[in-house]
Amino acid sequence: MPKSKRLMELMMTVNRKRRFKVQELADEFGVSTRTILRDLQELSELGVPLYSEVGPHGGYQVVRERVLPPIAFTEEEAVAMFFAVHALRHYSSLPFEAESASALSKFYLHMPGDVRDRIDGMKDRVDFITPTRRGDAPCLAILLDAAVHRKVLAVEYESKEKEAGSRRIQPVCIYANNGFWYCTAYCFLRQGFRVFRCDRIREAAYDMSGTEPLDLGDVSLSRRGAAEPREPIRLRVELSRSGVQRCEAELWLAPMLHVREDGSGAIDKDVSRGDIPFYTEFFIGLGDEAILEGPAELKDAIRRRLNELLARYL
Amino acid sequence: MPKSKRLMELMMTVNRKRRFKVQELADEFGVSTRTILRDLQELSELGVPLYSEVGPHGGYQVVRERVLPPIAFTEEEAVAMFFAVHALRHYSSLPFEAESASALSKFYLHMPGDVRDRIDGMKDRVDFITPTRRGDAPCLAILLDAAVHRKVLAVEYESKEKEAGSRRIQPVCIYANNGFWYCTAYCFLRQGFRVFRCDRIREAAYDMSGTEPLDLGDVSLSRRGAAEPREPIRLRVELSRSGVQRCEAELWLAPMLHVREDGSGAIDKDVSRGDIPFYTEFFIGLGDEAILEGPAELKDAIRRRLNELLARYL
DNA sequence: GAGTTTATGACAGAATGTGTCACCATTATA
DNA sequence: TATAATGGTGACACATTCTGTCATAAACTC
Repeated sequence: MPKSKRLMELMMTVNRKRRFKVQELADEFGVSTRTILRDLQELSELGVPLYSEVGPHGGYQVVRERVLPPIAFTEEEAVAMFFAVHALRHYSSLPFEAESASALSKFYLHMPGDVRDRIDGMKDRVDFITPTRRGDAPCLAILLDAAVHRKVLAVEYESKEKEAGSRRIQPVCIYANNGFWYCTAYCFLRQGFRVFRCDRIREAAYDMSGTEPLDLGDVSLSRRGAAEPREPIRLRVELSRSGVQRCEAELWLAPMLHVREDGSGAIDKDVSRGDIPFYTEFFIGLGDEAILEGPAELKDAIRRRLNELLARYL
Repeated sequence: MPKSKRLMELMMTVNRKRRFKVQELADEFGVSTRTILRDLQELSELGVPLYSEVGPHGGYQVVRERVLPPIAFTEEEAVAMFFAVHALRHYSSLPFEAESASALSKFYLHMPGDVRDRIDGMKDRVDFITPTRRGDAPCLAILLDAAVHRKVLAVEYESKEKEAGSRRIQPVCIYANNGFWYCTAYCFLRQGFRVFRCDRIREAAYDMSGTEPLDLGDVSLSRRGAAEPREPIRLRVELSRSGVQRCEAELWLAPMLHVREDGSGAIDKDVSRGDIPFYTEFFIGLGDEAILEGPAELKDAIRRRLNELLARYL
């Protein structure tokens, strides 16, 4: 086997078995231990972080982070990846440590000069914006780990209402939306699934009280939302052009929106009666851009609400 | 020079100069043409897409997309990059073609089995959510190109008010926010900078009328927003705990927010008089969570607005 | 047809890689 | 304290691979 190939395979092998002895590899590759030692030194020079200990039970280890076999990307792929990772800088917290920054600089440094120039030209001209929030979420990593390995966590959570309280949860998934990190989890306190905002989780630790984790195998990111409305009532609204554009920006509304040729639109869908307080606020916000045709119940609610507000501003 | 190093440098060189002749490289590396030929064949086998033509004016070319020198990432870096690129799938349009998908699969395929398992375990449990919108923006690539190379475009734009109209613009930058792509550009029609929503740009083509591009060198992403308020008036608001949380979610508001120990908060900042209509809507939306203390002008505006709305719902 | 350029094979000599051996250092454990 | 396990290094002869040279071919331009 040519040396170059052996080195590649050696790198793979070494990454797979994080601990190994020289003799082991020598047998595996059919070369002498001296050769393996020389090869390992070369790998080391190439950046694989090897560490060795002498003596019985000693041996080699791939220390810290393992290095993955090098991947060759095309220029376009590299550019796309660069900006994807670049977008992560908007997040003050990430479930991975600071690795995205190092990946970015690694990318940048490895590019031939002209590709680097191209990226430089684009860097100030393309962006994926995410609102930057103040509070960071220090416990993303542990939440993610718990979600992956089905562990129960004891957390201190500051909910909307209360100051702070401790509860046991079993995370299902975490996701970033609009600059905040959320974690859907089974809450043993409330006996059901809840969404927690991660920056309000003050502390998180693996639960030691022996609470049995649930089998949440089929619950995951893909199963959010989309419930049938309960106690349906008919919502009918006429929208101006601007009204349509403002509704399009509302994610939850977009699916029920009917847009006409001329840009105006309408909503005509069953919604839950329980959501009336929510719609009340929303249609007050839309102002002149929406003409509410029904239900009367919602109209009443809006009228009452407007009067209440008016009273506050006298 | 050891062969392995020569091959690496050869790959770089070959990628830099997309066209070259064997003799050229032989001189550059101080080896014979025969050796270079053998090396090029090896590069070829390693995946570099080389193409050669014999005869005068012939020579070698790197065909299709060039392959960048392989980069070795650590496991954590790779995972972070995987999810960064994974997040791009929420965008129906991107300024780069389908490269993010191929980058993703390349990543996935090159991972040793256990890292792949790790990613599989996390794939359904972490996400960066971006609202998915209907309209895609077909002209992102040309907008970006125009921004980078300072070109003037002739576009068909459907603005909020009008059906559609053609105008000449010179893009400055493009950015994705909340699921929409926007393009800030100098508009030769309006003689000033405007923000265009890219999915409303029906058509875009390089301008042929000979409009002279402007030198927008110093205008870029970094200089958005942050203007001093004109005609400042003092905005003073008292916020409940929930009020604070809702304000934190508003990007433009977060910097002026003062949060107290107990979770409640206040706003006390100069704002532009011209923004009163905007604040009117906003504080109506906040309802009971905010107590507006001033200015009187804004209170009046809110009262008037509430009365108008009430009239619509009688 | 003359000139340019890639393509391939053969082979000797040069360069590099490999195995063996000798020896050292460190450490766990009997 | 002795012993065995383990990595680390240098020297040197031997093996293998790599490289240059040469011959030859084929494709193409002018």
